[in-house]
Amino acid sequence: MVGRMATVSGWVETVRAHKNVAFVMLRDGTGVVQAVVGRKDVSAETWERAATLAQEACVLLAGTIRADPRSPGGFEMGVSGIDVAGASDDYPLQPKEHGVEFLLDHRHLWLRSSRQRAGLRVRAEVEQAIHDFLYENEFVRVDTPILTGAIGESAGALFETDYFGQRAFLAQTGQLYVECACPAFRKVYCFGPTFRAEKSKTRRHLTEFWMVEPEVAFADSDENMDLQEAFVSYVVRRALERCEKELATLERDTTALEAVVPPFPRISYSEAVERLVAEGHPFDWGADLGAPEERRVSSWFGKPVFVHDYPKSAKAFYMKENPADPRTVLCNDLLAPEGYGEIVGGSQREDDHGRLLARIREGDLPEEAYGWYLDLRKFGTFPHSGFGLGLERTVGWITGRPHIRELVPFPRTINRLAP
RNA sequence: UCCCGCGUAGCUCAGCUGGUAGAGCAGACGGCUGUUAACCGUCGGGUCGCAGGUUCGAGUCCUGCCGCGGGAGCCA
Repeated sequence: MVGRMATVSGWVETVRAHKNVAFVMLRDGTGVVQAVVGRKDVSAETWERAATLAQEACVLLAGTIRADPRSPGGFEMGVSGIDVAGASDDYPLQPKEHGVEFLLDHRHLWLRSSRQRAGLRVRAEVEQAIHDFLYENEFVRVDTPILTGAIGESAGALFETDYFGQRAFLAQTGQLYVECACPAFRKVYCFGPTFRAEKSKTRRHLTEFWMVEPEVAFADSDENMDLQEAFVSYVVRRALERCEKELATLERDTTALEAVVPPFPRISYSEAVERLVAEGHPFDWGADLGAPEERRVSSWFGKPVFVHDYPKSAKAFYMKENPADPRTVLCNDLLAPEGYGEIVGGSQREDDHGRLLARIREGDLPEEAYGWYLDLRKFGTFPHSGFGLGLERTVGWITGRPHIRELVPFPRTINRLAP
C-alpha cells in the first residue's frame, strides 16, 4: 500500500490551507484520511482547487500513499490530482457545538458527523448481533404486519389510519402475531418498527422505534429471564468486541459494560417495594414502578436487574396469573444500569382460554378484535413466554448517549416528522 | 394533559438594578515554516420569537400567544 499510486473518493471534512501546503481531511465512508497537497507538487489549477475546497464537497483524489508520523493515523496521501465531483457551497453544519433543534432539522446532513456515524454503526452491529444470536439459537424470524386491525396492548396509544374505509392501526407490538407462529416453529421472533402515539417528551421515548420480540413455546417465566440475560449479554459483548473504535469516539466508559454477563440479579416487585419503603421511599404496593423508583432499584446493582411479578392491575391483559400469588402476574422488566431504565418487558402468557377472555372483558377491550388470538387457546394451547427489547434504548445505553433519538437514523418524536 | 426552563447575526452564545446591539465560529478577501476543529488581519451580516402593556425610553419589566428543550404520567 505504501508507495503505491491510488485514488480515494469521498467527502471533505475540513481543509487547512497554507501558503504552500494544504491539508484535506477526507472521509470515504470507512474512515478519514489526511491528504496533503504541496503547491510545488501540483499544477496551479489543482492547487487552486485544493485551496478552495468546501466542507462536504465530494472529491476524487489521486496520489501516493506514504507513512508520515505527523499525520493522524501515521499515513497520508500525497495528492497529485483533484477532481471535484460534487460542490458543497454553504454547508450548514460546522465542526462545533450546535443546538438540538438545528441538528435535528439537518438530520440528513448530521448523519455524516463522527459521533453520529459511531452511534449508528453500533446500532447496526447490535441489530446484526440480535439476528445472529437468535439464528444461532434456532429461532425462526417471522415478520409481523405493521398495518393491523387488531389492537395491541391498550387502545390509547395507537396511530389510527384509514384502510379502504376500515379503521386500521400502526402496530405497537408484533407479539400477538408472533405467538401465533409459536406452534409452527416453537422458537420465533419478530424485529421491526413499532408505533406508539404517546405524547411522551423524554430522552427515552420515540413515537416510532424498533423492537425485537422473541417468543418461546414451553418456556416459563424463569426460562424467559434466562434467555433475556443471555441475549442482552451477547449483544453487549458483540458491541464491545466489534465497535471498540466507535465506543472510543463516543467516549463511552466500557468498564460498566464489561460487567454485563449472566446471571443478572432478580428481585420481585414485592421485594423491591419492601426495600424502597425500608429506605424511606414511600410507595404503595399495587402501583406500577415509576421512573424515579426504577432508577432507585437499578442503583442497587452494578448490572442490569430483573424486576419480576408485578401486580396484575399494573400490567397487560395477556400476562399469566402467578399461581404463588394471584395478585401478581408472571412477568418481568429488565432495567439497564446507569440510569438508562427499562429496556425489556417480558412475561409468560396466559394460556387458559377462559382466563384470557375474562381479562379481555375486565379490561373493556374489543373482544371481537381478539378472536384469532383467543383461537390459540382453543386449538392446542401451550405454555409460552416472550419479551420485547427496545433497540434504541439498548443502543442508547451501550453507547452511553443521553438521548435515544441519536441512535436511530431519522427519529420520529412527538414534534418531528421531518426529515 | 401537567410542571420547569429557554427563544438575541447563518451557527453557539454574552448583553448587570431599563439608556438605543456585541464576541467566537461560519462566509468573502488578504497573510502565513507540516497543519491536527490550524493561526493572524480586514470586511459584510440583526424586525432581539409574535402581539399587547408599563415607561421620556424596553433585548432587559408585566400579560397573553407561538415554538423548542427537559421532566411527570404511559411505556420499550
